Amino acid sequence: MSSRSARGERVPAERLPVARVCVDVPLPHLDRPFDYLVSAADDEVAQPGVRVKVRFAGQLVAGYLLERIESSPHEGKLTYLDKVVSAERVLDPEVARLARAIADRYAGNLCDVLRLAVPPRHARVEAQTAKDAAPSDVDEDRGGSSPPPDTSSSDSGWDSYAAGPAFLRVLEDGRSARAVWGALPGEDWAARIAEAAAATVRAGRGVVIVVADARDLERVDRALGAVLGEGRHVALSAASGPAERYRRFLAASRHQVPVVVGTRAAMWAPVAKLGLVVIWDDGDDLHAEPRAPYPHAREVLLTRAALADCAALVAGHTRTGEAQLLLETGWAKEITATRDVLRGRAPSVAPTGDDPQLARDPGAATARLPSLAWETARKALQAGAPVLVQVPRRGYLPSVACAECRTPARCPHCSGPLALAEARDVPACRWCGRVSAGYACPACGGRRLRASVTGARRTAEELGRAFPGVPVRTSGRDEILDTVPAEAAVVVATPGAEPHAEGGYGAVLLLDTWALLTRSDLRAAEETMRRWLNASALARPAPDGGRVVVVADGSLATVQALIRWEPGWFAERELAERRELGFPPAARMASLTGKPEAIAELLAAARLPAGAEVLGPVPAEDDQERMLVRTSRSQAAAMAHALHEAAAVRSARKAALTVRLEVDPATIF
DNA sequence: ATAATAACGAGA
DNA sequence: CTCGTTATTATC
Repeated sequence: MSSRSARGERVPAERLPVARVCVDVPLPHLDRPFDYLVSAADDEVAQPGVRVKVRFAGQLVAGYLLERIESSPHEGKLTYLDKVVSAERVLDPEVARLARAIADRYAGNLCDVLRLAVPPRHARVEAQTAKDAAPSDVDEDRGGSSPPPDTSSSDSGWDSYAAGPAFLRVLEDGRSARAVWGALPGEDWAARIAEAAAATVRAGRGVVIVVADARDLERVDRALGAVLGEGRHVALSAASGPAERYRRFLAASRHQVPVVVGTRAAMWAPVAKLGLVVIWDDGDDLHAEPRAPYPHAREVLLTRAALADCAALVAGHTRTGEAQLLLETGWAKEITATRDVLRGRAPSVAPTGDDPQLARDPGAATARLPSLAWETARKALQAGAPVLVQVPRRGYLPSVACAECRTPARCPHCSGPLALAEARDVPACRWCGRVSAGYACPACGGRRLRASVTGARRTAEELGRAFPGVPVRTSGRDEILDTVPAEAAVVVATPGAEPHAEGGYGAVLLLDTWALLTRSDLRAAEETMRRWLNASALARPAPDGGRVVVVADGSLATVQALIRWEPGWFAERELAERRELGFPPAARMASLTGKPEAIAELLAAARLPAGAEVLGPVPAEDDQERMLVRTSRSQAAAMAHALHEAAAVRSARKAALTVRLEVDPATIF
């Protein structure tokens, strides 16, 4: 395996003696392959995709062998690969192409993307499992997987959706369709995804499924086991630890399993003959990678589908602006239930004002529970059904609103949103940072502000008093309940931590919604919609008594969309509005964060496409600032290229001050 | 990080 | 003009 023969004795391999290597050096101006000689001794193992060590600028660095070529265009003399770390081809060619495309899209470096795409090596795992895999089996299995037990797709749950059966048929035929799927409330979505995966596998193609968190992962994992049988898939997540994680990655990489499901990092999983990529709940912010170049799982999977020419399924109870754009551009087709199917499955939803007067209603035993909410919960409990109460997370800093009239509090200087910093009682502007000590509401003159969210535990205590004798349970960040039995109980949960109830909840109460709705974020409305729909989807259908009460003004579009269960209508509106304002995904944005002079330097070097707008600056943490660059979607690639190139100029000059470059930044203001 | 190379400056 | 030292720059 090692090339270390006597020094100076090395001779180049006879065929394809040059290796193109991506070195693990995260500098933008070095973001290109470098050529090395392959010694005759390394000829066998030095295959595309293996990890290598090379001497680069005097030091030994890690890298990946991208390809073997006949001769190098490089003028100078080539040095030999220092060594081939292992013969394991961990970088699949399809993934390598994807990684390059994603680096380009996000103005990042290939080596940064590869750090996300290939898990750290675990030598012992590699050695142990190499024995288990009979080499002939592995090669037989490359792509051509033996068909799993034929579970006919004709009577599947996809029949409830107009275009559902057709989509499965396309997968079964090994063709590529792209769809945005709005799952029905109460849908066993994990089972539907497993069915789609099985159909793809029957066509002899592979599947990659990405979910947001460990709980969703477990559901899909179980569903896949039920549909595909033993050993046909692996679940990838950080939770399983480095050794186990690498073992499973190798199972996929060696094409021993046709289906991979996992959280974010699984979007890079190599599988043979990729036929389908799936993302569930693409609006969940866990799908955004927090490490450079900050790619989003949805974008990675869609790019992957385009490059590999495979099917794609963007799924969730809600529909994001990005998914709506896929439909409007005709890139994907809609899979939605008809209105009459929906009527039989959706809970009935009623709004109730969040007026402080209402809260003093004598029927409500707690000040935070309007009487309709209390009434609805009481009825469900009496019928022996569990009740879900969704409250926003504590520490989730909403913008501040007037305590009397609920008008969002805005900065008197710049109209930015006011917020209360942790453990502070004086509101400060999130845009300009000015403190507003003597704030008075412009609408009603009120001087009191409302901001802090009552935590799940406090809410649970209050509700315990409101419904004496009923068990109250909480599910939140530190302790997440998976399921609750079908019996009278109050379950207080924060968004994303709602347990499933056997048979569904009799009632779902959405409380403290003003905290979600008054957020200053561009995605506040969309995120609110997502959280409401995800919680409401756990309720029983209206014909079985399922009720949802949302404590918010019924005239709001978000509330209307929930009442009518029309995530599509909402997404359409949302996208139209963003188009109007020139916000993503209608336009493409990039943010530059750093010291003002560093940002100025980068922008001066950037040859931005015509029509690019530069917005800002906005103050950011520790005397840094933030600028935004905006272009049309058609100019997005040119903008990313220009910014990467400008970053390369600065890194080549060894510029001391760094600028954080983010394409599609998670937050805009 | 380091090595090759360009630039520079002092003394023959 | 050469030699030795120091910035510069490219990194196969």
